[in-house]
Amino acid sequence: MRYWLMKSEPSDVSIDDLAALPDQTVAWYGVRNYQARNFMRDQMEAGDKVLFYHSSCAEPGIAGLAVVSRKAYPDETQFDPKNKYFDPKATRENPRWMNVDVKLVKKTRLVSIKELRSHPELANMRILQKGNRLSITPVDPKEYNFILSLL
DNA sequence: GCCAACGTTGGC
DNA sequence: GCCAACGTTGGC
Repeated sequence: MRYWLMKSEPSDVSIDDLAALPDQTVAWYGVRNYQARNFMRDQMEAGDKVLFYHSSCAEPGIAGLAVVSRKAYPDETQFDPKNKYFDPKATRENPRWMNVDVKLVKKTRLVSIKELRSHPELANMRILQKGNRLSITPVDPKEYNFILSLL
């Protein structure tokens, strides 16, 4: 079992949006970065634990806990010409993009990026490194447990 | 809105 | 296969 941090823009899917969805589950559509796709496709298993992170917003930070509830399968949005994530090079026979399903465990207090930076125990987190843009990153079990202890 | 960092594209 | 140009990300 692995641990992950997954970024979502709350203007797209916030922790409250997730809580309101059927089965409190969302297909993690729209990932168009190969590294992040490969994490989903090659490493994520149902049961993996997820830190749900709000990015590109007024208060960036960890907003909740979630779990991978279904392993990777083709991202439907790549096939829909009207969708902003449409990819003309993707076909049903040869899908390019995958997503997992993510299910809410619980909404937590918001642990801001500023607070995360204040803890030396978390200094190596991918999300805190300069220039990091990857929307899905592995999290060390020690870091995950440390964050749990903050909640 | 700025801008550094990074990924992707495409001409050669 | 190089690499300049371009587009995107995301905190500030």
